[in-house]
Amino acid sequence: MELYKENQLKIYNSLSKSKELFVPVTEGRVGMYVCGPTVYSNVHLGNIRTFMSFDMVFRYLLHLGYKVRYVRNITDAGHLENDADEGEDRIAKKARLEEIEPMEVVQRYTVDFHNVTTKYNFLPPSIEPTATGHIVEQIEMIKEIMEKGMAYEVNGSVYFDVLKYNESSNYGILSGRTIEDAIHNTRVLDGQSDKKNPQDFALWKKADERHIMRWPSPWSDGFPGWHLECSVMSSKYLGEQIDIHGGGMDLKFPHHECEIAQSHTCSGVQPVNYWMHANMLLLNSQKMAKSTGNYILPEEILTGDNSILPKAFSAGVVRFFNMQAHYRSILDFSGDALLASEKGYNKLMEALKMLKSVEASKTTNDFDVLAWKQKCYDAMNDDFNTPVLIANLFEAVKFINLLKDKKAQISEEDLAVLRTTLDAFVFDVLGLVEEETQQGSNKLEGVVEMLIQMRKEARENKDWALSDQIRDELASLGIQLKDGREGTTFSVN
RNA sequence: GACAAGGUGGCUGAAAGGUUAAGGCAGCGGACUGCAACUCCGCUUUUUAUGAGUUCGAAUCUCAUCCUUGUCUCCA
Repeated sequence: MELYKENQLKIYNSLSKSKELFVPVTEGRVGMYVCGPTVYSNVHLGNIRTFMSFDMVFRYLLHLGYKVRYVRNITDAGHLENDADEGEDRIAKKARLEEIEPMEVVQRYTVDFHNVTTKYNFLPPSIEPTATGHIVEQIEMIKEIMEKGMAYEVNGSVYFDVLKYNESSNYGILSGRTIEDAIHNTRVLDGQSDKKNPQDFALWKKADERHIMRWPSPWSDGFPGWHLECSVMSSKYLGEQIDIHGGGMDLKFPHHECEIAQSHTCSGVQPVNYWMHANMLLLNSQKMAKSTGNYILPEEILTGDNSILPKAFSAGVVRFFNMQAHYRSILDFSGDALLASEKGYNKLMEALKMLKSVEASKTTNDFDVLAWKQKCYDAMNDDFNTPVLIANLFEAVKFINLLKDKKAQISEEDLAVLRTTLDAFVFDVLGLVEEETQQGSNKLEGVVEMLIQMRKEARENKDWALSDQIRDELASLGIQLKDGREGTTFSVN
């Protein structure tokens, strides 16, 4: 029997602001859409937290036995800029500055994004559609919205008529904003005089002569509005009603609100059953911003090539750090926090290795494996509560250490359950990876073994100076010697 | 200004009305060690931003104040 049949998964729905029992449209199948990155620069660390959260969601759904179609788009058509370059596409702007083709920028940063997701052990989505690959469908959707009378054309651009939509539907259903609020609190921007109302948003923008990225349409040579691609691609690949739609908290308004308006206009139904929003990531208790230098790239964490963190951290540690917080909480990223996570992560991994060599006894004492397993599922079923899951995992760690010291026993049956459950949660669900025991090449190993032997002899002669010299100099090369009862081992950092 | 999410120990971060407020890190003590490091065991800390209210009972509900973060038309 599939695990989902015996697990009551609850998901916090941003739409209802409450936890709801998860019931997919089609039994056993889940359609999930997550707003992907804009590939006009390196992927932001905050994006990584969001995508990592949904990677975990994806993984848990798979673990429960659902057949999941996970769609995460690539925004490569670019966005309008809001400042002096009104009407200019971000990607086009970047391209001009760097004197390369727009699609060259897109290609470069798409590759960068995929490199990062691979290094951080993300499962690839089922479909990763691009906005530029769906211009035709976007034009078709604009036509449909116009036919329904919810959009109008001005000077080659098409805008969504928010006020009209709000007469029969609820614009603000997700964000809690009302049209009245919007009217009173909208900045007046230059160059948007084409709109009937400042709340209206663009479905199609006519490109000016400087704009490089452009496509023909019934209205003008131009480009689609930003919100449109997600409506188009989610309905194309997942249908009119999708189970889960995710994204960062900052996309709730206007992006997701506009998506609802567009899709609802076309289909007449609520397009998304469960809206999930991942919270923001702070860096040293401050928001991340390139301008202030409070900024770090996902890549720089791994290499240690940055001025924010004391050292390099592995992707596994970063993942563990992220999973120690709930996805709906603001998380504060810092060197201290990562150092703490690294220790905890190593402790967990060490215990897992230990478990491999544990031998079963006739009975289990001091640990109820089945009850513990249930607690792990309960945590995940409660809106993907990974921090509580991890707290539970450490209960098992403690028990494993007792087993290692022969202070506790475990039956064969329980041992099998413990192993499969830990493997499932640690590797399949949390997506943590066993650090490669990078003992280096055989040659390095031989050299280090030789030094260990020399040190052993020195120690036997009570030549502490030589013994410590070998230890310290190896340590400064990143090779740590570990003296144990059964001799000395080493690890490469 | 409006809307949204928050403010929990030295740090990080769970718990969302009910006996002792998870877990990780740090700290302290111990085992191991030539001394350390690594590893393991044990222990310690918070009364939950502030003030008031509701309740038999509140971190959890209400109100006010202060503070943080996000959004406000195209940045996850």
